[in-house]
Amino acid sequence: MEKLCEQPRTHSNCMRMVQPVTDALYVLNGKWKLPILITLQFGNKRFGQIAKEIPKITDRMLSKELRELEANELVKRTVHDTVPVTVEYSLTEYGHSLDPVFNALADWGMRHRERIFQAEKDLVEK
Amino acid sequence: MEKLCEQPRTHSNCMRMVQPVTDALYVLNGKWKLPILITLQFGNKRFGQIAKEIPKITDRMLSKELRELEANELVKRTVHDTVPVTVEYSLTEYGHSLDPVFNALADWGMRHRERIFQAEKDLVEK
DNA sequence: CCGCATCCTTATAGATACTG
DNA sequence: CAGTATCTATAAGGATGCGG
Repeated sequence: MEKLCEQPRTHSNCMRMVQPVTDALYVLNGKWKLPILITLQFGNKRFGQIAKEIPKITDRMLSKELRELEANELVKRTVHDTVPVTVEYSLTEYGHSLDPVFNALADWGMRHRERIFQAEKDLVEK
Repeated sequence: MEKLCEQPRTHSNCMRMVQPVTDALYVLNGKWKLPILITLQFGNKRFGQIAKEIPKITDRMLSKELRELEANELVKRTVHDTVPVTVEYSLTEYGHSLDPVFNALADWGMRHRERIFQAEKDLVEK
């Protein structure tokens, strides 16, 4: 498939690249979608486990965004008939197709960790 | 530098990968940040040009998010002393360091364009 | 017209308590 | 354990105005 990012940087190509990103954000939209998907990239998890691994997420938001991810077929929800009931979440194959995106993002976040929060430090110093 | 995405998928490595993404989202947080940055990836633009290339963005949101991106040093704002005044926006070198992330995201959006909106179609059909 | 700023409404996120 | 219900707080969006 054609790679727009390797095409000449014309105005027309710009418009054609913005749309795919807008489309992607349609399913990734939501404050906690990416952290949730990344924890699941590392293996199947139960509701409580995901909550523990994402700092500051609330049960309500985790529940809500998991249901949206499930509706978009990125995440699979499996109920185990135990007492008490346990629910396991996993990435679908489609969900795993996002791996390169998350790896690029995590790599960037790690490389620029300090600079990311520089603006806030600058504000505090003033 | 170490690449977490190539490390064993232990619980501990998961926690260490979620944090960089959370950090990255700290500066990318906001509905229009990515579309704005991508239009600027394709060259310097004026306010009105950016607005034209991002479907449905309002002037108010564009103005607000551009100022946040500028505060975070991802975008540079240059005022040209013309009549009427023109303002040019460009990516900083730091801003361009996000290129691999956007390319990965745009590539994914293009490959999965149809499936992204499948869930919505399913709902309408019911 | 361009690049915003202000006011107001709507949508989304968070806090807390509670249940099968 | 895995969520829901209710309420409050914050963020996004629309309409309009304004100086240059």
